[in-house]
Amino acid sequence: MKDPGQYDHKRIEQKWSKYWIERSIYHLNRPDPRRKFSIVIPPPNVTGSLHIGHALNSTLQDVVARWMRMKGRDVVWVPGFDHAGIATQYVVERELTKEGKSRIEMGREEFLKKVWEWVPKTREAIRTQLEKLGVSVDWERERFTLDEGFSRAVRKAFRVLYEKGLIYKGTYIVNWCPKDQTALSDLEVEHEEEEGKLWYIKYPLEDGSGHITVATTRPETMLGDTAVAVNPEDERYKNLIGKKVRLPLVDWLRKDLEGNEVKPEIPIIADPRVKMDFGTGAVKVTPCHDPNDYQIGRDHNLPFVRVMDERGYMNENAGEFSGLERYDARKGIVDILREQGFIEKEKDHKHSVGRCYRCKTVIEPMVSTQWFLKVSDPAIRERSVKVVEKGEKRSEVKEIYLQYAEVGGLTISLQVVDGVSGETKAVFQLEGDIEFLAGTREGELAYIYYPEGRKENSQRAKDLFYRFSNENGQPEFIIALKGELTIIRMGVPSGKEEGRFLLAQEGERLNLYSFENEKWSYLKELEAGRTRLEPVQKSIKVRVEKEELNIEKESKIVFIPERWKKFYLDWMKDLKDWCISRQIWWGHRIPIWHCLDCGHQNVFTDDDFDRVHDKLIFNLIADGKISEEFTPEEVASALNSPQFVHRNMSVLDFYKRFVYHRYHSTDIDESSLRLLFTQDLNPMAMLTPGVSTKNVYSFNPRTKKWRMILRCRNCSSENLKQEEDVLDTWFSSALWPFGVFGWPEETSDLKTLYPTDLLVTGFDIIFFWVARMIMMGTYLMGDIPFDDVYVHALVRDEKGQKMSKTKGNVIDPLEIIEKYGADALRFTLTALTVQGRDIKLSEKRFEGFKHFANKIWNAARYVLINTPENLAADLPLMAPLSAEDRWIITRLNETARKVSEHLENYDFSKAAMSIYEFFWSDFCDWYIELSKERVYREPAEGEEEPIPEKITALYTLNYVLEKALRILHPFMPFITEEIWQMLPSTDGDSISLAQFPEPREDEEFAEDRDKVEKLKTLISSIRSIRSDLQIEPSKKLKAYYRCSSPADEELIQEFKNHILNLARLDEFEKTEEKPSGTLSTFAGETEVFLSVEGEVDIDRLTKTYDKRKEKILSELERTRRKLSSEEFVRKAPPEVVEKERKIQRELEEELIKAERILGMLKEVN
RNA sequence: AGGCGGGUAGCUCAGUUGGGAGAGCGCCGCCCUUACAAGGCGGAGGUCGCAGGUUCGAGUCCUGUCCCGCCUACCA
Repeated sequence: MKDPGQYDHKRIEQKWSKYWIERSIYHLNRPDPRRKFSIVIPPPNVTGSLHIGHALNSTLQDVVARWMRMKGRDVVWVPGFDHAGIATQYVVERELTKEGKSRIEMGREEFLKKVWEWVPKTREAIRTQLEKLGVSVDWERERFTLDEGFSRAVRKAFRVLYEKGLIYKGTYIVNWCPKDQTALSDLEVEHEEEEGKLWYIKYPLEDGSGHITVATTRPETMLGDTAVAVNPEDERYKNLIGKKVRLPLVDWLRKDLEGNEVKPEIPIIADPRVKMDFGTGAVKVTPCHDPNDYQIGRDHNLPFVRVMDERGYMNENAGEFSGLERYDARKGIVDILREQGFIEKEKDHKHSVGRCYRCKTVIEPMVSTQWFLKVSDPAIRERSVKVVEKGEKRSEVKEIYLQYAEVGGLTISLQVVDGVSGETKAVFQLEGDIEFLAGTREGELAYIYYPEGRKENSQRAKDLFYRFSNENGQPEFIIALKGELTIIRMGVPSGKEEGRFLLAQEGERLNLYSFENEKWSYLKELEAGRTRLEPVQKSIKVRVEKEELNIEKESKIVFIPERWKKFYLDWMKDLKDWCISRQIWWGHRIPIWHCLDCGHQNVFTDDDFDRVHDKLIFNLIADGKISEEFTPEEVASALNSPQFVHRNMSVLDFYKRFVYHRYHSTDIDESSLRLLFTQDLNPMAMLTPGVSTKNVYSFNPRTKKWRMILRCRNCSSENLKQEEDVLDTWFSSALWPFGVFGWPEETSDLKTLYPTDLLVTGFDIIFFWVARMIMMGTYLMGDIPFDDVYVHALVRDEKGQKMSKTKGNVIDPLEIIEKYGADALRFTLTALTVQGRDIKLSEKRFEGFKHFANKIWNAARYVLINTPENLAADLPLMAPLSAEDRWIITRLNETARKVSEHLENYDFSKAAMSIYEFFWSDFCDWYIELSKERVYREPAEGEEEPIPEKITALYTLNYVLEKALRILHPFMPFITEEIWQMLPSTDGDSISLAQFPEPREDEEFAEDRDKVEKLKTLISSIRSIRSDLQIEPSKKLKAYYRCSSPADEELIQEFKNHILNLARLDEFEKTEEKPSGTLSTFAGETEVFLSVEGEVDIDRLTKTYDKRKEKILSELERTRRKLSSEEFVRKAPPEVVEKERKIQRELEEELIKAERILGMLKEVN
C-alpha cells in the first residue's frame, strides 16, 4: 500500500546510475570462462562530447550486455577512450590559438603537457554521459588508447611487425594535409565533387617546331613537371615521343630530391596509362605532387622535383613564385601564362577534391618519407580474409579444470573446459537418500527433481521452498534428504543410501540420468537452469584437477547484417599498404631510435630490460612523460600522476594492477618485484649511483640529471635519436580488443576474455577500425578479436541528412535525457534500430516512448497502491488463478520467448516492440482493467479480509509486472530498477542481476488464452457499436444476447461481470427474440442486442454499415474469383484452398450480419 | 564507372519458404471511468516507384527502367 507518486525520470535515473557504480554492480573480478561474455566499447574520442550516434551504439551494446548478464553470463564490458591523434591535437591547438599561443612556439614537450591537462576534462565529461545513459560497463576496467598499457602494447606490436619485415620506412607519395602538416592514410581523405577549372597550357617544343598542349586542374604544379606523357597509341603525338618541350615560365634550375639539378627542358614520353580521350591526350607529369605522375615518374626514371613545402607554400624550386601560398601561386602562374599567351583555353570542370577528414583542408599529394605497414602481405591479409570468408579451424591445447566436491553421501563433480573453446560441461552426481533436488534461479523455483516414485513430494517441495526462500533469500540448490531440507550453500546434508542420479548440463539442456544396471541411462530433460558451484565450494571440500586437452576451435567472424561481409572482403581484396606515421605530436611515438653514427634503425621496447624499474623508466621516456634527461623527482611525479591513466589510477597503480600483476614475464628478478609490490617504487633509491644503475643509466653531475643508456645494436654508439613521428591513432585502436586486457602480458583477463563475443559499431569505421582489429588480432594474437560484428546504421536527421554541428541539426543526447529521460532515449533508439537502414530521427520520436515509460510507471503505481506489503508471505495462492490470470501469464510467457528470439537475431526493433505491445496492449489495456473487478472488490457480508480472489489477482499482477520488468530491463534499466526495488515480492541488489524470464511450458494455457481473446472480441464489438452510435461511455446500457454455441454461452456466463464493466452495461441477459428498441451487433456467432433509447443517428450508422458492406463485398469478389478459377483449386496446395474457402464463408457470414443490421436500421427509420 | 541500400497509409518504418496489406506517430469522433489526458474507447486512411515476365496466385521471385541515399574507384 504505497503510492510512488508521479513519474520523475530525473530523480530515478540519477539515483540508480549512482547506485550501480557505487556498488560496482557491473564489475566482475574473475569472470568464469565457461560463461563469460565480453565486449569492448568502441572507444569514443576524447575530443568532445558524445553525439546521438554514440548513444545508439552504447545503447545497443547495453541491451545485449544486460540481457546476457540476466541470462546468467559473466558479462564484462570494457569502457574506454581513444586519444584520437590528429583530432585532439587539432582541437587543443585551436584552443591555444584562441589564447594567442602557438604550438610551434611552445615546443613538443610543453604542448603535450597542455594536451595531458586537457584530456582528463573531456574524458570525465564523456564518462558522465555514459553513466547518464545507464550503460553497464565495468568502470574498473576502463582503458585509454594512450595509457601506460597501451603504450607498451603499441611498442610491442610495432616491434613484432617491424622485426618480421612488415613495417618499413620509405619515400612515397602520400596524402598531405598542409594545415595539420601531417601525412594521412587514404581513408582519412574525403573526396567530394567540386566545381573547378581545367586549364589548357601550351608547352613549346624545344626545337621550336610548335607546341604540345596539356590540360591541368592544378597549374601551380607545373613548376615541378619533369615530363609530358602521351599514350603510345596516340596517332596525334606519335612523332613527338622522345622530343623535348621547354617548360614555360621556368627559367631557373630546379633541384630534385637527391639534389641534382633539373633543367626546364623536359622529355615527351609514352605511357599506356595516359587516356587519349581526356583533355588533349597529353599530360604533364609532376612526380612529386600527383599519385599517378608519381608512378609514371618511377617507371620512367624521371627526376622528382618538389615545389611545395609542408605548409603548402611554394619552395625554392618555384623560383620567383617561392614563398607564395599554393592558391596564390596558382593565380599568379595562370595570370602570367595568360599574359604570355601560353593558355590555349580555360573551361569549367567538375572534379573530385580530397580533403582532410579532420580540418577539411584540401589535401596535397606529396612525396615524403613515411612508415608503412605492409597489410597487403599474405601473412596479414590472407588470414584476415579467411576468418571472415569461411572461418578457420584450429587445434589448440586448452587447460581443463575438473572439480569435485564431496559431502557425505553427495558427490558433485563439475568438469570445466576452458571458456575459449566454448564448451562446458557440468555433472552432478547425487547419491544418498534424496527425496528431491530443487534448483532455484533468483529466488524462484526453477526446477524440482525427484527420484522416481517420489513425485508425491511435489507440494511439500514447493511449500518448503517458499518457506525457506522467505527466510533466507535465494538458495541455489535445495536437497531434501530423509525429510530434512538441505540447502547446499548453507550446510552439509546427512544420510547415506544407495541410488545415484545425475544431472548433466549438455549445451543448453539439463538432462537427468539414473544409474541402472551398471550404466547411466537417460531419464528426461529438465528445464535448464543456471547452476553455480561457487556457493558449494565455500562449504564443501573441493578438489581441483587440471588437465590439458586438445581442442578444435572454429574461428569465424560473422557480420550482421550479412552484407557487410562483402563490403569488408571487397576492400580487403585490393588493399594498399597503410601509411602509419603521422607528423604530429599527440600519439604513440614510433619506437625507433636512429643511430646518428651508423644510421641503423634500432627498435626498442621494455623487453630490452630485465628489471621492472628499468622497464618502467624506459616506458616513461618512450612515452614522452619524462625527458631523455630527467631527475628522480620528475620520475616520481610522472609515476604518481593519475591523468596519464584514469580518474583514480596512477601510472604506478597501473603497473601494479595490470602489467605485472599476476602473469609477469619470468625474467623479472625477485627483488624488482618485491620493490614494486611491497613498497612504492622510489625513484630516488632506484637511481642512486651504484651497481644497479651501471650500464643502464648515466648521471650528469653538471645538470644533476640522469639519462638512460641505449646503445645502437649495430655500432654500439650511444648517439641515438628517437623517431619524431607518431603512429596513426588507428594503429593503437587496432589493438583495442586485446590491449584492454593487458596484452602483451598474459593476464588472466586476456586468457578468459579474448576473443570477445560481440562488437557493435557503425559501418563508417569498418575499414578504419574493424578491419584493422581483425588484421592485428589474427596476426598478433593468433585468433579473431570477436565472433560477431553487429553493424548498425547511422543516425540522421528527419530529412535523412547527416547530423553535423555546422548544419545545426544535431540531437544532443544529454538534452534528450534531460527532457525525456535516458530510458525513453534508449527505448527509442532500440525500437528504431532495424537492420540495413539509416535511422531518421527527430526529437518528436522520443516523446512517444517517454509516454511508454510513464505508462509503465502508472501501471506499477496501480499494482503498488493496491498490494498489501505482506503479499509475498501470503503465498501460495488462496484462490486458484482465474482464466484471465492464466491468459496474461501465457501472453507474458510468449513475450519472453519472442524477446529472446529477437535479441538472439539482433532484431532490436522487434524485441523492443514485442515487450512494448505486451505491456501496453495486453497488460495495461486489458489485464489491469479485468483485474479491477477483483482488486476493488469489497468483502461481502460475512466475508472476511483478505478476499482470496483479490489476493490471487494481486499476486498475478505482481507476478506479471515483476517478470515484465525483467524483460524490459535491458531496454529501460532505470525505471525497471526503481519499480522492481519497490515491489514487495523482490529481493536482491539489482534487477539487472535477476534472471531474464525464460519461456516455461507450465505457463502455457492455450485454452484460457483463446477464451480471453474471444472475450476481448465480444467486448470490443459492443464498444464499437456504442461508439458508432456516439453513446458516451458514462451511459450504462441494457443489452441482450442470443447465441447458438454452448461454448459462447458458457463464456458469457463466466465473464459476465467483466462484460458489464468493460462494455459499460448494466444488464446483459439472454434472449431468444430480438427485443424491441434494440440494435444488434455480432461477435462471432453471438448476436448482441443493444437497447438504445432516445435519438440515434440512424443515417450516420447506416453510412458506416453501408461502407462496411461494400468492403466485405469487394473482398468477397476476390475470394469468389479465386475459388471459381479451376486452376487455383487444382494447383494450389489444399490447405491454401481450404483457407480461402474458410475466408469466403466468414465473409459471407459477415455480409449477412451487416445486411441484417442495415435492415434493422431501415426498420427503425 | 562499379557496388550497396532504399522507394508500402500524411510522416517514420515493419512485412519472415510467394497464399486474406501492418505498427507507431499524426488525423477524425466520443470520453477527465478512483494507475495514467504523458490517458481510455472507437474510427478513417494504401493500384506496395514504373513496365514487363514467371505462377493458379507477386509487396515478396526474375528482367528492364526511373528516382533517392551511401560507399569505392577515376578524374591530367
